[in-house]
Amino acid sequence: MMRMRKKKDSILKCAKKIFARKGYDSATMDEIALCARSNKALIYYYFKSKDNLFSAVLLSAIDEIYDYIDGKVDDTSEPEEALKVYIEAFFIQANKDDTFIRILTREIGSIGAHLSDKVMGKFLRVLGILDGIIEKGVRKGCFVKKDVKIVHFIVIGTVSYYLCSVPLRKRLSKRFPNKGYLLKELRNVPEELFEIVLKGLKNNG
Amino acid sequence: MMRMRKKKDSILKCAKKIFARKGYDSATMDEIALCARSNKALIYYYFKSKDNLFSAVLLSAIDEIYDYIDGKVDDTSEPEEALKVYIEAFFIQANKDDTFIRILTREIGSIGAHLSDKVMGKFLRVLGILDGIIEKGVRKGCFVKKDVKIVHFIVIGTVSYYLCSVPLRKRLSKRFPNKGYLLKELRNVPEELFEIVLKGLKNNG
Amino acid sequence: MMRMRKKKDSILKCAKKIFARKGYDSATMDEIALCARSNKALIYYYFKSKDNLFSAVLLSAIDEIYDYIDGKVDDTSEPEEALKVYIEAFFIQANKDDTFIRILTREIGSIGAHLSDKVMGKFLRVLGILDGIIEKGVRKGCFVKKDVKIVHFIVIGTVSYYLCSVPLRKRLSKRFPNKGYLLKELRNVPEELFEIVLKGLKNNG
Amino acid sequence: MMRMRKKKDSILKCAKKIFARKGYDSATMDEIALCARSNKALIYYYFKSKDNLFSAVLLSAIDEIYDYIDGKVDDTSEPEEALKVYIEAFFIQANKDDTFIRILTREIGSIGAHLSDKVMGKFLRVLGILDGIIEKGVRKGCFVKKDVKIVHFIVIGTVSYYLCSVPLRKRLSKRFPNKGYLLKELRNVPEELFEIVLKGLKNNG
DNA sequence: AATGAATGAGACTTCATTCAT
DNA sequence: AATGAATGAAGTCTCATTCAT
Repeated sequence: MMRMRKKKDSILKCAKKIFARKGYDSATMDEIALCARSNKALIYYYFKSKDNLFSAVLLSAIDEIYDYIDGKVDDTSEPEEALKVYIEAFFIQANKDDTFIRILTREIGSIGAHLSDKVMGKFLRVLGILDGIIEKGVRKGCFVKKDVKIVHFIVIGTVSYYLCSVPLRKRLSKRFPNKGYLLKELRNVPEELFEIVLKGLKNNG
Repeated sequence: MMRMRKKKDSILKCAKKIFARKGYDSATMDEIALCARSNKALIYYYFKSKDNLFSAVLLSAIDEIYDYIDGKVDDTSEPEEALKVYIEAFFIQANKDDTFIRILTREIGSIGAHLSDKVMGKFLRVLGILDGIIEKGVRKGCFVKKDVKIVHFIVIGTVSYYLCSVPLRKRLSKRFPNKGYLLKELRNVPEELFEIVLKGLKNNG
Repeated sequence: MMRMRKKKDSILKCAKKIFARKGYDSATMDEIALCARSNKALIYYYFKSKDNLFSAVLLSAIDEIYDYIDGKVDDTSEPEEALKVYIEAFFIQANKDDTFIRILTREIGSIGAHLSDKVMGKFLRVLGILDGIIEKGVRKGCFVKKDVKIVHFIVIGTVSYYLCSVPLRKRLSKRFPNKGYLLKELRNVPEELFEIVLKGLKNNG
Repeated sequence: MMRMRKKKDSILKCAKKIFARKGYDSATMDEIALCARSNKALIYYYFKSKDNLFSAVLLSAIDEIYDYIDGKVDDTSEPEEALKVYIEAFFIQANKDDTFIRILTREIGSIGAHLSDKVMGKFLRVLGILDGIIEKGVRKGCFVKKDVKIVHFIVIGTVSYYLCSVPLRKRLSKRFPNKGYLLKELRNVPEELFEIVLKGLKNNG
């Protein structure tokens, strides 16, 4: 009773790791079973299908990131402050566990073939928080009135691209040491990003 | 003579389309052969392996985008102007043919498992142009001195994320019509992006 | 006390239904457990194996049909009357519960791979009654002397084929409405069958 | 070129044998490939799926039986003669190659889950010939007017049951030698069957 | 009596690749 | 240059069965 679902959790955890690393198609159930030291059939016992397992992984990853951001962003705070917090929270959480952004990035590259409605719905909630912040800022007059929807793409796109590309950049620096300056890790990415975006949004005069 | 290699070109074109849409793993040689109305063995005759075909596709896609951008960006122009041209060129070309950004996006999600050295080298050239512009701007004093490498991630990340997600956003609008405001297509993406980035970079002291 | 083994009975009943509908190989223990609202392991607790469960189902189905026919056919009656009763009883019982003829039909198609000795022995008893009737008729002189064993095949074969094909004929009528006349349900099948067989057997000289 | 499709034919032949012996579910692609000395993937190359292979087998088996019967039955002959020929032809052909009746028998037991529309359509043609004969007989007055559709079930049911049960009866005789008299092979089955049916149908008034 | 968890074998199917012509 | 045939490895999934409680 105490160790109930130990294996189930282990499967989910391994699936998360492997799906994040390889994507839906390249990940194999064999590999996941091996990693979880479980029988392959047990995965089907708990999750019914690869699709389902993938959804379960994504849902839990989205929930995690949503809960984290939602916990950090204070509804009552000023839009500027809230935007800063959102960017930081999104970055920190995605940096800690890249499952969500990796899968999202790849799925977006693939027209989202494997994203279920449920997953997409939850994903929209994560974006919704950011959207709420910007809208509030525009209403309150602290942000420019222009089409600010692009901020969403800047924030998510930049953070995803930056974090996902870490391993690739490492590989590149080794192969092309003379181009290392192009590939260095950056400091304070969320802060820098926030500053640029804020300047761009600010209604200065 | 001119029309020689008609089949080879057709294969390359189809491979491009299918790899872009589905990614390396999900694309199958059968599908490519079918689309190119060619025999599967012929693909091997011309390209030796799937890996090789994928590289050929990527190389040609990168070459295209590089040539286009390189043709637009004038070395002698001011950094501000050059940045604007770069963003526009990258956007327009990627919008016309999403092969490169789709594959790039997915590969970045996957730690770049399928990117050969040759492909990565060429990719660095595309980034190099942008880097040159920024560096020049910093040297000339028109851009802030702070760590401006992030601009690269903002430009590539935002454009890729925006363009790649078009089909997904369409699907989402259908499934979640009440959230359509979150998903609308934007106007003048390159212009908006440029303005925000420029404001952020500008040395307005 | 009476209600003891409620679950066991439920399992047997569901197994009967499912084996009849799908046959040995296509029926799954999962499906049976689901239908019986029981745990799969419980089936093994009661019946030891799929084979065993199948045998149990068959034995009970045969017993039912045997008891029914045996109860109707009167040893003392005339062969003609007895034959009529046999056909009717066989038909009525098989029509009420097609488990036996469905499984029999399929097993005969498959060389009887799943029929245990015990099952086959009981099956012979069902046939034995019919055989006894015919033999008595021949002995008494009311039936032709020729090789009348074929009557057995006519009776069992016709009834099985007619009853088992009911669902298929329904499907066919929907797909091929213009051939409906070929597929209509018949009235008084046992009576018609009896008349033809009797005419054929009768010693009318 | 001369030995083109040798393997394809071999696959079809083996599939026929194995499907006939074991039925759709119990037959495995591995077994078929082994028997045909072919690679399993080759079966899919030619037939796309197990379902398809099964249909191909059935279609060819039905065609064979249809062509044989159609070749024997003469449209111009008297209904009585035609009926005799039909029964004989059906019996002889089914005796030579039991693929069709075995599969049919089992599928009828299983509600015809694996029978495609095309297969069912062809099967109706085989029955159609018999139906035509009887109808003509009724029209011409040589057969009784009563519902004679049952003749179809008698003919097909009896022959199928008799022929399919041959191996089972053999097994039974070994296990139950004292009941051998019940299980002996019959002589002149088609003739006996014809005589009984004819008597039953004849308009002897 | 009853159950959730676990397993190994095997089924269908796909796919990149090669061979012979 | 071009093609149909052939292959081996691997992938997803199912299923009868057993174990521990």
